[in-house]
Amino acid sequence: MIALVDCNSFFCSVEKVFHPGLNGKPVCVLSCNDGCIVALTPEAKAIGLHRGDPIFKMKDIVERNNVTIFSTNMYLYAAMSKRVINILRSDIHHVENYSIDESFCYLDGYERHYNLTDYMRGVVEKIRLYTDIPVSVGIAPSKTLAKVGSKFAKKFKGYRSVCMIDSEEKRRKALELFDLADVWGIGRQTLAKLNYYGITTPLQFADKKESWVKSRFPLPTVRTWKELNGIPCIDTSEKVQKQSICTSRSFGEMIRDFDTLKASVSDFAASCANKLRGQRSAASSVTVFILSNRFREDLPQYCNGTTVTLEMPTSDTIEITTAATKALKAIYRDGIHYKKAGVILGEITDASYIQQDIFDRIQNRPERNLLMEGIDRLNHHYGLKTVRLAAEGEPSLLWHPKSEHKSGNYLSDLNEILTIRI
DNA sequence: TCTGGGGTCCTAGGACCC
DNA sequence: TCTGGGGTCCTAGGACCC
Repeated sequence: MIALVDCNSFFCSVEKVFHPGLNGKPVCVLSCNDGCIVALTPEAKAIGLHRGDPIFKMKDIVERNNVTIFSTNMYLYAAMSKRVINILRSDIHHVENYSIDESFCYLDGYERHYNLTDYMRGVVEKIRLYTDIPVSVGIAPSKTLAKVGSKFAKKFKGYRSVCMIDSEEKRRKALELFDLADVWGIGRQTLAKLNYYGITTPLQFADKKESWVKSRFPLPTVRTWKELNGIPCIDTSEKVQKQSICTSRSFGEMIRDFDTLKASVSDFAASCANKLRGQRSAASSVTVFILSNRFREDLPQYCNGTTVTLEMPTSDTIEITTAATKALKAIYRDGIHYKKAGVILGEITDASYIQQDIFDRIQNRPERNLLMEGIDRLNHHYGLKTVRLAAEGEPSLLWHPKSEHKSGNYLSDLNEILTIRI
């Protein structure tokens, strides 16, 4: 059996740990730039807010209901996520961390010594006690069914945070009641297609013949069908190295001139290179893309991207930034109000197996690698961007995302640790 | 005025081969 | 007038996830 452990309204729950007065109140966490709602509590859902709503359009509801708003604080959420995962790993041998707020736990063998539901309830209690984060658990023979279970556990108090689907009867009952649109792996397009064939519940889908599904749907949907029938076939094992690394941002204010855009793109390139070295990889391709503001119909629209291929895989910030600037020059058009830009590194390989090039134009690679190591160490110790390329621009001149409701770095900065007055 | 960011996998169709 | 058959590889774009 597989258990899915899912943190409830994770970002909001983290904020609530440090603002306990908010229990039972509507809370939202926003995307970068204080743009859209990315996480919200059930109380916020109940008054008509949704994930993805642009917050400026929701001003009325927010003010009328006294909704508490937080800007995104990923460092804080990541730190808390790590704590939750550590507790899971201390109680379960095989844990697969799937996302910042979800982990799959493989419970093979545990059933010989424990009642699985009780065991997982113990884990839930431990997480609550140590971190104050509420979690829901679904237990089932496949990951997709475990996800279904966890949603039931979240929705109905009677399950006491853990819902196990361990019999044919329970499986059918669960799939009959579950919303087809909420099934893991079924998105908008697949839902529409299923509806077209008259399928409106997960049970109707699961009861179709395999040949029927195979002849009409792509492989991922066939896998979902199998999983709904209790046959595990979705692999979520963590990839050692990412195959692509991206840094992109929407700008708070639109950018028109090349130099400012170049500084941003250099900044993104440096961030990508840093992530790349963090996983000990090298990349051979650098893609840059730029977009105008699609919501401004009164302005000329433009979006473009291009890829520069490097002669040798590298993780050198200087090389990657140079390539990114070259790519940007190729696609930049004058007279456009740019709203968003990004850098993507591709063709990623292990840094320790790079094929050397006898005609390599950079003759001092070992020294350059040492330089990068030095920069990374300084930045790790003294804070991000303490040392950076001049091309990335003066930090004071560089555009900063809007972040008006950010809580402190309570778990990663001694200066911002909570003060408690008694 | 203000509308997120970062990934993976799959597939159809094009380009090419004999 | 009529214009084959069988492959491989690559890539852009789609669909999905959080």
